[in-house]
Amino acid sequence: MEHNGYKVREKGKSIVVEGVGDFNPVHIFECGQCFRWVRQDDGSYTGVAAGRAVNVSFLNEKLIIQNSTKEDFADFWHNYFDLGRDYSKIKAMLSKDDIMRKAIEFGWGIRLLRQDIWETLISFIISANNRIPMIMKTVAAISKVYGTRIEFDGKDYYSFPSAESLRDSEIEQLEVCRGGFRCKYILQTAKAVAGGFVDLSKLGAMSTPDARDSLMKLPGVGPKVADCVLLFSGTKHDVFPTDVWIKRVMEELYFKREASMKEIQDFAAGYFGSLAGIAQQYLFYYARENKIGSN
DNA sequence: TTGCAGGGGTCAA
DNA sequence: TTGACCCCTGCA
Repeated sequence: MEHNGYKVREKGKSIVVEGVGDFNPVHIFECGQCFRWVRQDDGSYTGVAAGRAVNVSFLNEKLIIQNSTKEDFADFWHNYFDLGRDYSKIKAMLSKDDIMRKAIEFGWGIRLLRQDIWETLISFIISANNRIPMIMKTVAAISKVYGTRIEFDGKDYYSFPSAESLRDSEIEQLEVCRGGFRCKYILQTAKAVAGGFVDLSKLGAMSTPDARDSLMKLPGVGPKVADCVLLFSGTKHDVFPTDVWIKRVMEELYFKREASMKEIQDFAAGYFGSLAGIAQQYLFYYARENKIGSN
């Protein structure tokens, strides 16, 4: 495993990691890639990933993960936070113009999480024509109804349920989670994944266009959702999820005119290449936080 | 207080 | 290519 020169030590039930760079919990958890991390009063974030409930903070150049161990860190969190990747190098490569330099300066601590692809798939089906607080509520509700309870710090958290757990649900029960018209897509997708119609674990070995097409066979998954699933699960980094925010920022800052989805995607592929997805996150966070393009 | 537009897209016609 | 769509929030 690549180590990147950081040092991990245990301190009670927490681990403290020194030497991690390019890491800012606010940037990471609020750049739109995840829906399971909740900001606490002290600025830290508590969340659930792969059945683990932890609290994450970054203070005095130290990454602190409460409710973890060195083994757990090596086995899971290192990969989850993409710590084997040198973001300083990536940022230098992406700093091709003033727009990207500004966006990177603004969201300097973004890292692309490597989230469970099944959870990412359902989360982004829910994201269609929806708002972030609502998406978070629905994902939390699904976890509470169908997932497994995890106790942490005197509170109850819930793992995200497997496809098998969701497959046998009645649509009425799923609708309790307030997913609206997306509930039928969730149920059908759970049946398709649990039944092996689409093997999510095989997407990484496929070409990006093939992986995209495979995901788009699933109900509720169009081009934007497919790209988000590939990017935020760490499966493919050369996609450029193009939602309304990205469309606005690209039109306003790069094209200086209206542009079609295809034009934007083609431009991103040519200009950012294999790092297009990471560029997208810096641009998205910059655009949304600064309301660029919203009149 | 009530009413209405619109949101990190997708689907169907 | 265009409108409907669950649900909720913000704002007349």
